[in-house]
Formats: sequence, structure tokens, C-alpha cells
Amino acid sequence: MKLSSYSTEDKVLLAVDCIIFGFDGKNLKILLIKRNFEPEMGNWSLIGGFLKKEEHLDQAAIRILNHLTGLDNIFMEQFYTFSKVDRDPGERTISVAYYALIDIASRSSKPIQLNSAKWFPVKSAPPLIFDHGRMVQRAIDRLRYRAGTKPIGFELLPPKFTMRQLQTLYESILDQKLDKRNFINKVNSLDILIKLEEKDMTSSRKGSYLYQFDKEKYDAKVQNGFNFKI
Amino acid sequence: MKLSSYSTEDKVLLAVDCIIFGFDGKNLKILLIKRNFEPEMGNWSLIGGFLKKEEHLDQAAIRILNHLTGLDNIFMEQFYTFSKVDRDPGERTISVAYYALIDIASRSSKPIQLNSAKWFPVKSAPPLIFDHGRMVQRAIDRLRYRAGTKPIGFELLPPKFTMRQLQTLYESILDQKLDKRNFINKVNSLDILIKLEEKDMTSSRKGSYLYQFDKEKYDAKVQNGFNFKI
DNA sequence: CTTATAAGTGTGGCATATACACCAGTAAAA
DNA sequence: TTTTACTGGTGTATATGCCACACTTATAAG
Repeated sequence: MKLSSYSTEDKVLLAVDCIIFGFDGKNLKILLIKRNFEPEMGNWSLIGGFLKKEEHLDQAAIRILNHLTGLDNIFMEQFYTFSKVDRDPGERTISVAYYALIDIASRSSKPIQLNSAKWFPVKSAPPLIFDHGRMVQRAIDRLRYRAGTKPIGFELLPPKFTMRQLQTLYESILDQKLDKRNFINKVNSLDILIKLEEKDMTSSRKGSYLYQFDKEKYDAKVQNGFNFKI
Repeated sequence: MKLSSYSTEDKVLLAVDCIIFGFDGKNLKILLIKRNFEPEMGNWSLIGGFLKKEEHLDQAAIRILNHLTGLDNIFMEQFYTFSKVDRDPGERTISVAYYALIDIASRSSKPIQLNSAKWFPVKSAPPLIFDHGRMVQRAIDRLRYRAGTKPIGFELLPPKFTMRQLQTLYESILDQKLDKRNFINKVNSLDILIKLEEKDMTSSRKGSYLYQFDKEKYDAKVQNGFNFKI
């Protein structure tokens, strides 16, 4: 049975825009590109593209991110859909926004450079086209919330990281200083990190121990009702 | 200058579905309708419709809710966009989901009945069409979070309510018992309610004091950095 | 060659404030 | 008398802000 009950309804262009967060050990950053087509050619923009007919939004987000940066296997989460009628002066477009988390250090930066993409600290990013500025703000809000309730912070760090790096990361996400001792105690009490024998010697004479996120342990604890909270 | 840089991109049908939460003083409920067109005619469904070309999603949500229930001036929030390719067997459709909060008691139920809509306790709702069950679950998750961080609970209560009603509301949202004394202390410490002289005599011999949400006071406190938290 | 220094790392402790579970009694009015 | 509202308090655990110090080792100074 062929059904066409919706045939009289309007169809619209559906875009997907990605706020790509990265962490360089010091600051939380976002990846922006110089837009190379009208409207707003030459201005800073989020990475985006259009949903294809037979595609899930998550797939579209992955495809677009990969196509423009070469990155794959990245944590992404959809967080809001923007639909102001005149948000894109070119044509009426609704945009579903995703944020992505990547560890800047351990990714090759070649493909990113190819597309005239550039990292900016979130606190000093240039003006963006359309409503992309709003999108970024909302992405930060979501990131703050998520980082407090799910162990997604590790997506922004190398597989091995020091306590100090972890703390600095949270400080830049939350945009506030945290107490060193209390932070360590809290993280340790979660009991989801593996303390390695190795030390990172780049930051001090003494060197600081490296840690790894123990995903198996975390998953097991979640099964038993554990709730990440930081 | 006319621009048509997006002309080769696919367009899609964009639906808006609403999870309508209500509270009857005892249980958290959702409003469902019997679908009167194919596919899935006759089965329980969320209230929904399609976005029109020149319309903001928020407007579409308001229009759809009003059209099918007669309700207006309702708290609504968009929370997620669902896009599985085969989620609607009729035609490829992406759906932006909103939840709405209404006070069942103080709304006329006439227009609702006209559309064969019916309230169900969230804990014993019938199976729903498509992915609407998932939508409801996700709406509940969002409601739980929001009710803990914003004073939206009052949208589900009459303008004047008792402490016990407020507590019962939170208990049904969170699906867990709360300690009476601690709850009252916490709410009082927020200092955003007006205690009236009036009493509600329907629930007991003694009668319980009625309260009102003091929106002005709340807004003023927010200005000064206050954060609702319960 | 030996020793001192600098710069981070890692651990201890404490006072205060909040959160939370639990128990019990008084007041009002039909 | 009965029913429900409302108030009190307390002990415990946890969270949070703050202060201090010992440890390690590359590097520089003597």
C-alpha cells in the first residue's frame, strides 16, 4: 500500500552544523573555517553541511565532520535545532547542531589545515556568521552540563594524561578555578582511572604520574547503578 | 542578489511532536490522541504536525498544540530531533520533539475531548506509534533535569498550591519519595514562594496553607546570580 | 664534582557548611 | 477523637574552601 498522506506538506532544507571542541592542555578551543561560498563568503563559520534524503542526522554529522577535517571516530552529540526563519539569508534553512570533542594533540593537523580551518580559544573567537555564535554558546552550556554528568572529558585528552591536565581541562570547561586537593580527591573517589607507573616529565622536574580512563570499569560500575558526577 | 547556492541539496519533511505533561495532583500524566489517518490509524500517538515553510519551530509547536487541544500560553521546550530513516513508515520524516507543561485542573477539558485525546499516567501509558515511546522517555529525562534546575514545576500546578502538592509533583517527576521535612526546608530556603493566608480545605480538616510562585522575586534573584536548585 | 635552587607534583589536615535520613510531637477543625 | 498539616531537632556523612609542607630532579652556581 502506497501512502501519500503527507504529500501536501512543505519540505525544507536541513543543515547540520558542528561545534568542534578541542583542548590543547591549556585552553578549550573551537575549530572554525573560512567560508568559501556565498552568502558570507570569507567569514568565520562553523563546519556544516546538509542532510541527505536517506541519512540519519548522526550519520550526516559524522560525514560532514569527516569530509571537512578528515577526522573520524569522534565523540558527537546533537544538542539543539535552530530554526529562525531568516537565520540563513541565502535560503530558508533549519540547522541541527552537534558538538564534537577531540584531542588536539593526538590528531594529525594536516587535513584540518587543508580546509583553512583554525583553532580559536572559545573565550576569544571571532564573530561568526548567521546564528553560529548562539550555537556555540549553547554548545558550551551543554558541554558544561555533560562534562559534569558523563565522563566525556576524556575525549578531549590524550589517552594518557596527568591529574593536572584533567583539572585544567575542567577548569577551562567550567571557566572557573578548582581546588587542587579537592579535585584530586573527587576524581579518585570515582575510582574510574588507572594510575600508571609512567610519568610525564615535560611539565616538571619531578614528573607527574599519568592516568588512563578505565572504560571497562566505568561501564561495569554504571551497570551497578553508579552515576558519574563531578 | 538572488542566491541559490543550496539548490542541489535535498529537502525533507520536518515534523513537530509534542509530549504534553500534566499533573492532576497525584500523578504525572501525558496527553495522547488516537491517530485518525494512515499509517498507524487508530493507535495512540503524540500530538504532532508539520513545520510550514515560513515558520519557526517554536511557532509550529505552539500552533500544533493549540490546533489540536485549544490550549495556548503553555510552557514548551524543544529537546531533541529524531531522524531515523525509517521512523515513519509513511514517508521519510524528521521530527523535532517538544515537551509542554500544563496544569490539568485549571484548563477546560472540552477542546481536548473533542479530539479524542486522553490523559495517561506516564507510568502506565499504552504503546505508541513509531518512535514516540522513545520520545516520551527522553522527554521525561529532560523534564527531570529541568525541574531540578529551573522553576518549571509550577507550570504543572494551579497558581495556588500547597506544599504537599508541590512535593507530590516532584516525587512523581523524579519517581521517588522525598522526605517531607527536608523538602519543605529546601523549598523555603529558596525563598521564591509567597505564603498566602488562604488555606486549602479539601485535603484535610486542618487545611493546608496555599503558596504562590513569586516570579518577580525569582527573576530578581536570578539577576543577582541566584541559581534554582532542588 | 658537589651543592643549592626552582618549579611542579603529591599528600595531610581542618573548619565550616550543606545535605540527608530519621524520629516525634503539637495544632486545628470536623 | 481522628485526620492531616506543620514544626523541631539531631546525628552523620559529604562537600568545600583554605593552609602547609615534603618530594623529586633538571639545571645552575660554586
